[in-house]
This record gives sequence, C-alpha cells and structure tokens, in this order.
Amino acid sequence: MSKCEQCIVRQFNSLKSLTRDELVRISACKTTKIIRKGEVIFNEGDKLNGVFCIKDGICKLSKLSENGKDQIVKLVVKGELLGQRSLISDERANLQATALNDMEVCFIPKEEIINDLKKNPSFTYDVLQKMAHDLRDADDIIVNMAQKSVRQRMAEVLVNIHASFGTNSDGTLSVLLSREDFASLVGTATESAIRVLSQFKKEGLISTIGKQIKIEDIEELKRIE
Amino acid sequence: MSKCEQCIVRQFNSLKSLTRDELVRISACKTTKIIRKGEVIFNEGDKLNGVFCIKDGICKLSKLSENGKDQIVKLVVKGELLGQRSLISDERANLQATALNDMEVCFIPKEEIINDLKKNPSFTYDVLQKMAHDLRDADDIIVNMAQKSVRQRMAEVLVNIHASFGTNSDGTLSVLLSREDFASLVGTATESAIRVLSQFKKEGLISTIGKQIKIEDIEELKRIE
DNA sequence: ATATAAATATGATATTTGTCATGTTTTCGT
DNA sequence: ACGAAAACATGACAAATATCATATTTATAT
Repeated sequence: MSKCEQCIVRQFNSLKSLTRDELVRISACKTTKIIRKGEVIFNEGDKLNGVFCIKDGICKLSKLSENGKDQIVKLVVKGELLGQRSLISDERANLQATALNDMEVCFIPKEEIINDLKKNPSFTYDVLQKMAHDLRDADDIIVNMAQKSVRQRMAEVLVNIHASFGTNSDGTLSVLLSREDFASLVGTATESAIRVLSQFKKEGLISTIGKQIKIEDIEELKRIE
Repeated sequence: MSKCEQCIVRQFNSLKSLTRDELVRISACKTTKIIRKGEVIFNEGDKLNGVFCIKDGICKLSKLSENGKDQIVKLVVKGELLGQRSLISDERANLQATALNDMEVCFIPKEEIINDLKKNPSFTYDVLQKMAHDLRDADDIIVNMAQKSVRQRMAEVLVNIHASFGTNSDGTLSVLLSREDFASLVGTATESAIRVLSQFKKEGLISTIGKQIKIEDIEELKRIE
C-alpha cells in the first residue's frame, strides 16, 4: 500500500502540517478505497468514523430539501479532505457525498486524527484556516442564492467551475456534470437550468460537445451580474 | 475597567478556553466600546485589527449584493465573538456588522489573540468547533435559500429567532427587527416580507404589538415546510 | 444490435415573487 | 406638540421561475 509520507496529494490539504511521525502513524492505519461514479460515499445522518482524503476524482456534497430536491452545497476534488466538519463537531453528517466520477480515497480513522487535532497546533490552525475559507465561500453563496437570478447564478457556476477545476485539452470543462447537477448547484428546476444553458449557447457564451460544456466567452459570462 | 477574568460573557465563547495568564494579558490590552443602534461596527472590505467580544446587544452580519440589496447572513448576540473569521483567514472583512440595538463590545487586538490561537491547542480547537458549527448553519441556509419559498423561509426565520434569542415577558420576540431586516434575512423584497407577515397575522400564526412580533402558533409555523 | 430506460430539450401554462405606485402609520428632532 | 421623514402596508401589474406535457437524443443492459 502507498504511504502518506510520499503522497503528493497531501500537499494540497491540511495533512501537510503533520509531522513525519504523525504521517507514518496515519499511513499505517489508513485504508484505500475505490469509489465508482454515482456511488454514495456517505449519507446525511451517517456517523462518520473518520475523514476521507481524496487521492483522485471529484464528488458533490449535497442535501435533500423537504421539497424532495437535492441541493449541491460544494464540489470537492482531488487533494481535499472530506468529512472533517462532522469530525470536528462530533455530529452525524449533515450532507451527502456522492462521487461524480471514479474516485480513489483514503480513509483515516477518527481516533488517529482527532488526537493530532488536539495536540498539534499547526495542524489545527491549518484545518481552521481551511474551514474559515469554506465559511466565507458559504456566506457568499447564501448572498447569491438570495439575491441573484437563475441566469446570474448559472453564469457564476460556470465561471467558478472553470476557475477551480479547469478544462480538458479540447477546452471543455474538466468536471462533467449532468443538467440535473447544474440545476442542483444553481438551486433551480432542471428544466430551468437546461433553458438557461440553451440560452447561453444561443448567445455564443458557451458551446457543447455532447454533454460537455465549453466556455466560449468567459468575460461576458462574468459580466452577467 | 472591567476584567476579562471576571467577565461572565466569556463563558459563552471560545475565550473560555484561555488560561488565566492569557486572560490577564488580554484584559490589559482590550478596549471597551459603546456602539449605538444602527451604527456600523465594521464594513465589508475593512481590515480588522482584532476581534470583538460582544458584552451586550445584538448585531447583524450582512453583505451588499450587486443588485443593491443587503443580505443578512447571521445575527450575532451577547456572548459571541465577531470578526474571528477574517482574523483567521487574514483577509479583509467579507461582511458588514451593524448594531441592531445599543451594544457594548470589547475589542481585542489581533497580535494578542493570534498568538494564543497558534500556541494554545484547546483554544484553537474551541474556535474550530465554533466555526464548524457556523459552517453547518451556513450550509443549511444555502439549501433553504435555494429550495424553499419566501413563506417557508419567513416561518423558519421566526422560529429560529424565537429559539435562539427568546422572548420578552409579554411574549414578543426579544430581537426587534424592521420589516426591511426581516426581508434581508429571508432574502426577499421588503414588500414581500411585509405581505407574508400580514398573511401570518391573518392566519393567527403571529400577532403584533406595534412593530413587535409575538408568535402565537409555533407548531403551525414549524409545519410550514 | 436492439429494446428500454434515462437524460436532454422545448412549449404552454401556472405560480411565485418583484416592482412601482400610493396611502397610512410611526418615529424623531426641534 | 408638531411637521418632516422614515417605516409600514396594500393594490395592480410585470417579470421570473416552476410545473406539466411531450418530444428527441443518448446511454445502458442484455
């Protein structure tokens, strides 16, 4: 099995602040899992007994609303940790995590990592900074959801995905989402999401290759505010 | 000047995890301010050189959207800290803080507290737990904003204010908000907020004494989901 | 390869919400 | 106590969005 000390993914998340000894210990008890596209990593209400370090792939964090629709709260990619909020609050998961493509994740048991959180201040501070950043993002999303139109939110979602996750060699967005996922990110009905995307296409802001989306005029998309 | 070591408010926030020595040091350099209702404590984009500990009163954290409307993200009351997120991220304030009634706050300079944050793991862990909790709340608000109607959101706002901040002796909500503030919490136009509140009144879910609101049927309000 | 299911797309219509206009009530400074 | 300003309230209408119906295209299992 691969070792955490040598894992490049670590550089992108808070685990980089662990000491060599801590890493060796964690490496010894972690388990690696392959998760197929569409599989649920954990569900709302699940008791998480540790955190997941995403070695490869991407997933969505979503929550089911009373109206029966799923709302995506965040996309989490290779390099990031999953489940740390629940671990820290010592609560059951508030969100569901679902793989958007095939993933490879390492599971680190709670007991191993919670100790480091309480003893290694630079690790804790790193996790704290990450969470402060997530909170800022969440606040901004609240304002957008409350004050912007579906068209504006869709434009922002496209720009953000482009900025955060980049493109394939043909210029299409590297994260492949269904129209339903787009709707769930924007917070609208699937039909409305499809309509807005069709409109963007007509206006030459995006183009499509199959279900892949390519951004053609990012400046104009950013101007939709 | 009053001393942090003896301040009861401390028990309600992360400062409770500081050692006696740390408290004495902080107490010596803090400054106490009176802030009048309606006054801005800090603005979006301000560089915060410390955190505020709210000794008395309540304020709103809001953000101006491009459409010119303010969105309230959170209400912060007596006992809580203000500005900790910006401090940790080392960024300018993302939100504006405005007093909703007369307040008394203590300002603790950044240099004094950041050191404790990096050296005292139990303090850091406490701040981390607080932030994890805020993040969960924010995620839930995102889902509500995206998926629920104005009527549902208003009902939730009323129930939450009732639960979090309680009532006066006559049963009216202890936090007095303008209709505009209600609109800004719900994420809707002021007129729409007024209309929904009028409707609730007609239905006997709430009653009003002047601009004070009294919840008459909380179970039915909770059922509006 | 083909049947079947799922995802995408679009029109018609209903519902929700925002905007503008206007009137009433409350608050506040002098 | 009084007048001006702000906050509250409500109607009429416009705009945004959801819902339902129904094609069409694409993916999937056998």
